Amino acid sequence: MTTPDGGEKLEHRTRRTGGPTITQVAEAAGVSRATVSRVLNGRTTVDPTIGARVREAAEQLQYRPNLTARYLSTGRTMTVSVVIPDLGNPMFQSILRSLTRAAEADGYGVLVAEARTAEREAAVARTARRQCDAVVLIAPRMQAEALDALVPEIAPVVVLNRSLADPRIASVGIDYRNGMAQLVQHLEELGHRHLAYLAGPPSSAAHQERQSALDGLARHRPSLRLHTVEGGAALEDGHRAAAQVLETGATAVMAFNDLVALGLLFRLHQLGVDVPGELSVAGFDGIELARYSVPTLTTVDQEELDTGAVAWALLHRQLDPGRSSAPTEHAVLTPKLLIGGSTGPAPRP
Amino acid sequence: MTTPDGGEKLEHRTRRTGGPTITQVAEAAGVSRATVSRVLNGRTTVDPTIGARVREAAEQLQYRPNLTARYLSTGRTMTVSVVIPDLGNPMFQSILRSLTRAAEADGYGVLVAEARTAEREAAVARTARRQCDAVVLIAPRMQAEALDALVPEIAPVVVLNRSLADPRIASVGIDYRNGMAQLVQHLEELGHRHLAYLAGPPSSAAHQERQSALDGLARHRPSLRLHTVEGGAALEDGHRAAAQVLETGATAVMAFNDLVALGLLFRLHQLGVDVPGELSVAGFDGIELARYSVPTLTTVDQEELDTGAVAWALLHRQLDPGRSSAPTEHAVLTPKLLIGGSTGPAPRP
DNA sequence: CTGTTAGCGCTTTCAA
DNA sequence: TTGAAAGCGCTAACAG
Repeated sequence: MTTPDGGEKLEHRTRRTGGPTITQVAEAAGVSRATVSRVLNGRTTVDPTIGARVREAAEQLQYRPNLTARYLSTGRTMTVSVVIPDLGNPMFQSILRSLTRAAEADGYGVLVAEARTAEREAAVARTARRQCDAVVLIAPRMQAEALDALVPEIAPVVVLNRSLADPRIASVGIDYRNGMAQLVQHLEELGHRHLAYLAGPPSSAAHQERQSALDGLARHRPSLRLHTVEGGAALEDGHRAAAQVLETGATAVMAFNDLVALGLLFRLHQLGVDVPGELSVAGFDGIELARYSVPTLTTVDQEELDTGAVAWALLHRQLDPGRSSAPTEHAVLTPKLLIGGSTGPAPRP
Repeated sequence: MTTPDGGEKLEHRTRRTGGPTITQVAEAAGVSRATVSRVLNGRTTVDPTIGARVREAAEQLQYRPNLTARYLSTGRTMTVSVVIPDLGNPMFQSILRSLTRAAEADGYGVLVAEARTAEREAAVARTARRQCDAVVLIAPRMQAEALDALVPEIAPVVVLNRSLADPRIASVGIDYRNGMAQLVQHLEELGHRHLAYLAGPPSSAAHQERQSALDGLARHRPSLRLHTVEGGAALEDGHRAAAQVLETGATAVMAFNDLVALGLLFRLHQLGVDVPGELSVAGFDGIELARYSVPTLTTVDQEELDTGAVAWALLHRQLDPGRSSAPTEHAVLTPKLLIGGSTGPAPRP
């Protein structure tokens, strides 16, 4: 398609992916490709007359730069990936949204990769990293050692809700311990002395932290009894565990997350158990639906925290040093107790 | 970094994005880059000895091909984008998941782009298309004309839940009319003669179709009265509309979707309205939560339909003709009525 | 301020 | 079967 003699590079008319190339715009405007690139990216000053001519040609040809080519040339994709365990969990959606908005505002796109199973988290993260400049990693189920090994490999990265061996890796944590303390205190004030924890997936770091937070709290309060019941992270896990929760004889149950709490709430209703009359129920996360359940759910609200935006700030300063101004590489956010009807009298409409 | 004399191309040791390049693997294995490429992509036959040597070198250097470079060279990204209106709606999540799984099985990645507002749908779709090979478009709120104009521009594309002027554009539709008919018939059999439709967003094509389906059904049933109440697509829309729904005096209300129905259900409970005793409530979509509400929601279940996988099949045959074997370019799926407690006696546990 | 010249890292004819 | 060479479309020094 091109002639062997060097001078005729400008000759080819089509590109494989369709649409005009920068070369054709250059031809049409009677300038070099470099000039076209300059006016369209506007880094350096360009003669206004020529600028107009180029823009017109581009407009007329409906020119759309090939991003892949740009990426290869610049070495940056202006895209980051976010690895999340489960698209179906509203908690992760909210992080995803705030992250996406923040990144977009800085000209970055966001790729979503769902790991789905615990085993896939590392592989998905590696794959995701290859097509972008950085990754936001939410991998609650990966082993600590595997995580520490993975993280330098996929840097730049910001890790959510995990503690890392290497302090140079950016991270944003949620103070679950504090959240749990707020919740337990609330339940104590309501007179509960026998609590149950409806646990999350055993491999989940979030679960482990919450569990150990509870254990710690119980240790300092001799009057408190604490039972643990096996659960999970989804609606059906809460549904399934209802009988076992009742068997503990606890007067209040704290579910691993809101979804589990909602599943439990539903089952308790089916069984004719009055909530909060006979049993108080609390969730964790603060998803929107917690405000629409019957009764409304008492929960530890981390949805308001804008975790995604914080994560982006930490990542952005690694990508464009100087442009962003986050002061630290590690953020710790503290969630806030949200009191619903599931642990006390239902609020009047 | 490279010497001016032509023969020394192999000399550079680093790449901007970090990690070894194919050139370094070639050096290490003592072969040409072409050979490395062949070995690693395995299209043609390669001497087994040399193959082993290359693989070893690649392994040893931890070589990871730069996907951007490959894309530029091949002209294909092996990635498709899906444009969805709202990541927070479980209905779209389920499409996203089945699509992602199906695409992954064929070696394609999926990019997620959330439009969020009606106005952004077209722009987001155009942007999304630029970094990938095709798009799955879910744009319920775009004007028909705008959609018809957009679609050829971003082809290959498969459009969900919209009718198009151009029959050559692949699409998968859901037979809302049929779904509505099933629902109305169910309500009629329960004795309802006065129905209310709690409408979706006015610009939503899904809403318009459901509305017109209902109008058509009412026209053929003189005994039926049908009221329409303004609503929306989210939990709070259902919550807000409760009073107006009650004012219509209808004995059964069909909400635009499950989220709206759940919001309504919650508000009705707050107001002390017995469901289904005083008012029956139905949703649309069949999200998982509909099975966990109190009472459980009667709804038109399209979550079971695997819409995402069907969409992928239609797209795949455009991308890799011959490899896929979908028989048609247009699919129409029929949802199934799911009967819950919100329109009749609650099922026993 | 503009054009020329080199690549970015990979795949892919085309000869050998 | 292998290597040389060209080129995907774009950006970025470097002269002029």
